[in-house]
Order: sequence, then C-alpha cells, then structure tokens
Amino acid sequence: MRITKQQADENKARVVETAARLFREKGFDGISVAELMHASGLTHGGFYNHFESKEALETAACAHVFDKSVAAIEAIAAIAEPQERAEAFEAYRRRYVSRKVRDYSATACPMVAFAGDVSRQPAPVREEYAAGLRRYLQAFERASAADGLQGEAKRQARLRAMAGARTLARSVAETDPALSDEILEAAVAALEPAP
Amino acid sequence: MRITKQQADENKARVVETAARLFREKGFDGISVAELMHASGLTHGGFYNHFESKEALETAACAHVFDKSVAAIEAIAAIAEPQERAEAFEAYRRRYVSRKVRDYSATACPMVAFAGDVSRQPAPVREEYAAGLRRYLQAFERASAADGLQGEAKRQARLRAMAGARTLARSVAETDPALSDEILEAAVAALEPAP
DNA sequence: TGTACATCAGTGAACGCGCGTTCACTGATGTAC
DNA sequence: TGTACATCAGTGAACGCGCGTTCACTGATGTAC
Repeated sequence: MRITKQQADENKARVVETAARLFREKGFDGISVAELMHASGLTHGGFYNHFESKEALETAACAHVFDKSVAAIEAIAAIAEPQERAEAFEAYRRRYVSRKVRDYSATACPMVAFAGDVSRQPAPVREEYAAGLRRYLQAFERASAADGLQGEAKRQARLRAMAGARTLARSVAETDPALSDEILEAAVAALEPAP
Repeated sequence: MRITKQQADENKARVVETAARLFREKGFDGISVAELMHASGLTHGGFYNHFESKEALETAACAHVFDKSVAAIEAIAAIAEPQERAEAFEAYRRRYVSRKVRDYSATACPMVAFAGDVSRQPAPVREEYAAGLRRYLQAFERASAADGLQGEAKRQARLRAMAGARTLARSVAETDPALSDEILEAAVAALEPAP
C-alpha cells in the first residue's frame, strides 16, 4: 500500500485542514483521532506516521488557523488607498459579528473557538495559541490604527467587544437563537462606521 | 452507615458547591464524578443517590453559579442612593477585569467559565446556561441603566468588552502572563468612570 | 418509652465503553545494482 | 533500462486506561408497634 511521497504530504496537509475545521467545531477533546482520520479519508492507524501525538496535531491546527486569520487582517491593513482600506476593515468587523459567520463554527475565529478549551490543554498547545493570539492582536491593532480610530485603549475595546459578542452569541446559538441574535444585533449597532 | 437526613442534604449541597467551583476551574469534562465526590469528602458510589447523572449535576451547578452572579449585580442595582449605586457598579466592573479575579478561576463569572464548553454539552445543561445568561444580561442592563450610561447598545458593548477581556486574558493566563495582563490593563483603561 | 425491623446514604469493586496509542502486516514506491 | 529488494504510508486488530454508571453490601437512622 505504499504511496507517493507527494500523496503522503497531501494526506498530512489534509489531516491538518480537517483538524482545523473540526477542532473549532467540536473542541480539542470533542473529536477523536479515529474520527479525524476518517473525516480525512484515512484510517486511524496511520495517524502516528505523521504526528507524534494528538497534542502535536492540536498544535499544528492551532497555528494553521491563526495563520489564516492573521493573513486576512494583514491583507486589509496592507491596502494602500485609505478610503478603500477603511471600508474593507469595517466590512471585516461587520462580518465578524454576523449570523452567517456564527453559524459556520467550523470556520470560526481561533480566539473564540479555542479560548475556553486552550487553558486546559498541554503546554505546547497553549504556547501555540498564545503566540497566535499575540500575532492576531498586533495585526488587528495595525489595521485598526490604519482605519483612523484614535486611542489604543479604544481600539482594543472594539476588538474585545467583538470577541465577547461572538463568544456569547455562539454559546447559546443552538439553545436560544433569539438571545444569540440579540447579542449580535447589539454588537452591530455598536460598530462605529469608518470615518 | 445510614446518616441523618439533614446530613445527607448537606452532603448534596456540598457536592453542588464543589462542582460549581471545579467545573469553572477545569470545565465540565475536565473533572470526573469520582474526583468531584472525593473533593466533597465522599466516595464516588454514592453520587447516584443524589443525582440522576453527571449531566444533572452540571445543570444544577450551572444554575447555582448564575444564581450567585445575578444576585451580586441585583444587589448593586437595588442600592437606592444614586451616587453610591454608581460607585458600587463601577467597583464591580473594575473587579471584573482585575488580575485577582482572573487568577481565581474557581470563582469565575459563569459567562466566561462556561461559554466555550456549554455548546457541546447535552441540551438540559445548555438550556440552564441560556436561562442563566438571560438573567445575567437583564440584571446587568438594569444596573447599567441605573448607573446613568445612555444607550442600550453602548451598555451592552460595555458588557461584551468586559466578558471578551476576561475570556482572552484567561486563555493565556498561564502561558503568557504578560499578554494576559496587557489585555486586562487595556480593559481597565477603557472603563468609563461613573458620572 | 423500648424493641424489632425496614430504609437508604454511603462504600468500593466491577461493568462496558470510547479513547489515545501500539503493533504486525500489506504492498506499491523508491533505490541499488 | 530492467531486476531485486528495502522502505514506509496505510490498514485494522489489539492494548491499557479512565470514564460514567451499576451493584451487592453495610450499618446507623427512622418507623411501626
């Protein structure tokens, strides 16, 4: 059953992508190695050909998710034309607290998806998360400053309010959708438009 | 080994208190029935004399924690003298984002402690959480309005920013205390003083 | 009030189950000649 | 280029372990007389 080296690399990458999706949806402890492997089209026995442990995959998935989130914000901060940049950033913030994004928890922001879980995970996972969070906060701060909002405290409050809204909205999304919607709507109402 | 009815009731109450503490600290799935019973000074076999299942204890603990949190805010909202009330409320908000409170995760706010876990728990636990969150938001809104801050959207943004700060600060507390402190300090800086 | 017995909170061994991980095996790929 | 063999990604059964839950048992409490 030996396969091409390239095929094997693709399989590993696919497992990380699948894990990035399912860990966000169900939590690190909410999905088993066997389930992850089957969701990636493989059987569980081969897992340890690619990863030293489940913890190693958690670390890799965490880094992967933050990479994508940070890249998305940096792309906005990098827009040269100020008006266009401000509009893209406002659209980003509006999308962040939209129902659509809340309902696809598989693509959730890593801050929201992992925050509760991560402090109970082994140290390497926690460290990857902390490093990712730092990168994310810095990228957000850059985009936020470029957006023209004055005062770092105010800019950080904006981020915290967004993250708080998503966390709370998600926690009751299945059980009390009306309350969940209310929380998001209040968050949208509180968005200051781009200047 | 039969004991007094009163003694048995006290034992049950103690298990709920212990669970309220340890579920917040380690998550619903982070502590076993046996550990909970031993932490309450009992052995695990007797658990099912008091609770139908672990899930039933989770529900009871969730309600218990929200009861206490809501009572704390309502006590503030009930203060008659406006100046005194506003000061008490500001002190509450300041305490909420303090390092001291962050470092005692066993007494954490239920919104922060349970938000990540709860959406993966069985329906009764989720429902108890949703009901508790509703009560908490309403109590906070009452206290916030009595504090004199204008605009419901603004008042809710304040709550979300507080919860977001605590969630993020907690998630990196062990791994990156400096970042965790930064997040809390930014939250303190963003607190509008009572009028 | 005193006696006889049923009750039931608590105990600790045992259960089945799912988990992360290991292992012997397979067979196409990659390599040495 | 063709052949012989070593490599190793993938397979699925099996492992030990901790979990939630069950159970037979204990013995002081509560109750019926």
